[in-house]
Formats: sequence, structure tokens, C-alpha cells
Amino acid sequence: MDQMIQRPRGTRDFAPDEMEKRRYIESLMRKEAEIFGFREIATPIFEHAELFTIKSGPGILEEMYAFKDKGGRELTLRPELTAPVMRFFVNELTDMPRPLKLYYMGPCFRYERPQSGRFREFYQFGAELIGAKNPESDAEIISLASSIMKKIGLRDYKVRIGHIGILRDILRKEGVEGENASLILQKLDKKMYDEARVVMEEKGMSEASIKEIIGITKISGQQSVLKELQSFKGEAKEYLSQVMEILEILGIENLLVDLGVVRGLDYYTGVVFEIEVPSLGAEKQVCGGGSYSLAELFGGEKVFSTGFAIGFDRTLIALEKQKIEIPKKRVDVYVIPLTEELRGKAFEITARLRSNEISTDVDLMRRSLQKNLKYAASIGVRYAIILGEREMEKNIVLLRDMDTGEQVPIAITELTEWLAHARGIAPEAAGGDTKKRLGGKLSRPSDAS
RNA sequence: GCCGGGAUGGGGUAGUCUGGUAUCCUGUGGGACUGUGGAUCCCUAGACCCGAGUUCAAAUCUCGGUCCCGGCCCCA
Repeated sequence: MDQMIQRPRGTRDFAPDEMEKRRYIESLMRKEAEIFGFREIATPIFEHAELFTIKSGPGILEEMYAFKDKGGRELTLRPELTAPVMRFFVNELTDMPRPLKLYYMGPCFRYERPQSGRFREFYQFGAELIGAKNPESDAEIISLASSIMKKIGLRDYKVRIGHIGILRDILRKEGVEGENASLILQKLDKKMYDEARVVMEEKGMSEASIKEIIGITKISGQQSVLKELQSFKGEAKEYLSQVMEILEILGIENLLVDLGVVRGLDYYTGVVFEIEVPSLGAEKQVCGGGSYSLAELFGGEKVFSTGFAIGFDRTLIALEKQKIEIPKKRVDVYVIPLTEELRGKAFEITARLRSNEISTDVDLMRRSLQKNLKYAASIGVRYAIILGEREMEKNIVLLRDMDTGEQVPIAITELTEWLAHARGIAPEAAGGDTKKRLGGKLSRPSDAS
């Protein structure tokens, strides 16, 4: 016991109940992405560290699981998925028809201090739409992200949409670009207006522009707030209006224009958005995205893209807080032989049911009937099949409905067919009247999955 | 990197202040029970996060570490 090996800090094990829930939510996300015409891709768990330092600077090495392999290569476990996807695109997918609509799901790793909704190994679900730069593409991406949230049953989420170009344009007019602009945007993102003001003054910006910028970042509300931007009539404003219009036509809910959404990253070029669940507290952001231009950083031509990444674990926490119901998976049948001699018969029946896609468990502990029934109940099986010598002489078994306790004899030859009906599986060998024959004898659960 | 709260069988807990044989619930395995109580009763196994120190004696006190929870910093 003392020598038990602990799981590394910030990682998790997932028990069957939890995996069932995770896979279920994941499948809803995938399904939605595919309904939108996105196709799945996967990239390696580790990459050259350079892939990420190019984009974010050498400072992030501190926050990555970076290591040298036996060939002396500087590698790292991937801290996110946008860069790998763009590398993949530049390397091998540039000749695919545009726009490319890709989605992905997988583990990422960051060497950070774990806290609520924050782990060292965490999962991201994301999508990228590559090769288009127009309002409808941004709307498509935002639409997918919010549709996923809706589909999985999340309530109380807000989609905050901004446009980083509006702020960048004003800064550019004042001659502030690159690093300096990023510094200011970072402060604004955290709503540290006083500090942002100090920096802007240092960079020699006019009082009017400073006031305007701070004013703009505070603008948030329905689409109509865009009208408040009267003094500013840039392309960006028009672009954002169009995005909002399309989203409205698409019927997307919980939208909020919020020009304070900044995302302090250099490569974001236009529309940026976040989805947050306020009840989550400090780690309330469950999704972030926007349009960007990264391909040229990895040696490709300049290609505009737009995408998002959902923090899968946080999203799950949000769903758990609102006590969402996940359909429970059940094993259909548990086969119990009453004597040693019947064990072979039990496996025979088990194999036949399994080959007909009826999920079947069989006694592997040589337990008594009572213990077996108890076990069957505790694992939540739907039907128990009891094999006894008396019935076997007549080639029948006892079929027990574990929910109701009802028990009926049934011919072995009819077992598969009957269960297939009860489960809602279309039986191969038609025989549709079997259902009619036996239908009244056992109540059939309505939640057949 | 910083601040706070924690860690006792698989899960949940009592005991810790005030040092002395570790409590209860639940779950696991088995039995009563050899063909039908998913009930009941019984039995078995199973823990003081790790290391050092103080002490006749440490789950308990001291120090160091690990991990968990929450909050900062950060969040590509």
C-alpha cells in the first residue's frame, strides 16, 4: 500500500461511469460538427517545441511539457491544437478544396498549477475553417460553437463576440503596433483600464483616442450597441454587423456583442469570441476562438482561417453543475447456469446472443443463484437468463425481467429473436410475430437504447 | 511562482485541540442457501499520504516533501 504509485499531478483517471458520460457528450459534439459539414482530423500528441514557440514566444516553454528525445530533438507535448492543425494544413492539406472544415478532439498538456477546471492533461474539442475571410465564415464557426453548447444541453451560457480589428485600427492610427499594441490589449482584456491608460499615455496616444478605446472596450449588449460606435466608421464595424446579422438569421441564441473581448494574442486578426458559463467562477470560459492568420508562420502562404477550441473538461463541469441526465448504458442480458454441467450451455447461449448484438454478460464467478441475481441487479442488467436442468430437458430457459421481477419460461430457440425485439434491434430472421406472441408476457422497458 | 484549507481501509467518516489497543456506515469476497428473498443475519480481508525529528510511546506534536481542493499570477 505504501508503495502505491500515484497518478501524476494534474492528471485524472476516468472510471466507467465517467467515461460513459464523457463519450456521450463527445459524441454529441462530433455529431454536431459533422452536421455542419466538418470532418475530423488528428495530429500527434507531441510536436517540435518550435511549433509553439514560433507562435507564442520562448516564454511558453516554461508552461509546456518540453523534453529532448534520444536523437536530441526538442519536443513537447502539445499545449493546444490550433498550431498543430495549421502545421498539418501547411504540410499536407493545402491542395484540398477550400474552405477546409476540420474538427478535432484530444488531450493537451500544460505545465500549470491545477485548480478548479484546470488540469495538466486536459481535453480540447475544436474546429477550424481554413481558407475564407468573410463574415459568413466567422458566423459559421460561431454558430457551430454555440450549437454544440445548445446540443449538449448547456444552459446559462453567453456567447460574447467582439472584433479585435476595431481596437487595432485605432491603435494603428496612433502609431501603436506589434508588441506595444499587444501589451495594451492584454490590459484591456483583463479590464485593467487604469494600467492600460498608463501604457497608452507612455506610447504618446492622444487623450481622445485613449478615451475612445476604453469606451469601446466597455461596449457590450445586443447588436444595437454597435450604433454607439458612431465616431468610428471602420471596415471592422461593418464586418461585425454582418456577422451578427447572419447569426441572427441562423437563429443562434445567447449572443452578446462585447467589444471588450480581446484575446491577447497577436495572430488574431478580426472577429474574436468567447463562450462563458458565469456559474463556473474563476475558470468560467469554456470556449474561445476567432479569425486568425497563422499559416505563414509555419512556412505556408498566407491563409485566413477562423476557428475555436472548447475546453472539454470545463464544459463537462458546467453540465454536471446543472445536473444533466446522461442516458445510462445497460447490459441487456446476464446468463446464470444453475449447475456446473450447464456452464457450457450458458456460454453457448451467451455466444449466440452476442453474435446477434445483444450485449450479454455471463457468470464467471461460479456463484450461487442468489448471489448471481444480486450481482445482476447491482450491475443494472435488464434481463437474467436462468439455466436449470428441469427446463433444459424441455429446451427452455427462464427469462427474468430484472426491473419488474417477472419471470417466464421461453424456448431457447426463440430467445435471440425475443430479446432482439425487446432491445429494439431489427432481427435478421424477420419472424415479426414473435413479438406479438410474447409481447404481453413481459413488460418491455420504454428506454430501449 | 504566491496565499489559504485539507489528506484515516475501495468510497464516506469518528478519533487529532488534550500523545497510549483506530470508530461506524457503505462497498468487495465468502457463508447460512445443495433451483429463486435483488431481503436478513454472520464471517473474512482492508487504512492513519511520504520522510525525518521529539517522546517510554505519534493518526495525534514539530520540520521537510508529495498530492488534492479553493483563490492569485498565467491561461497559447
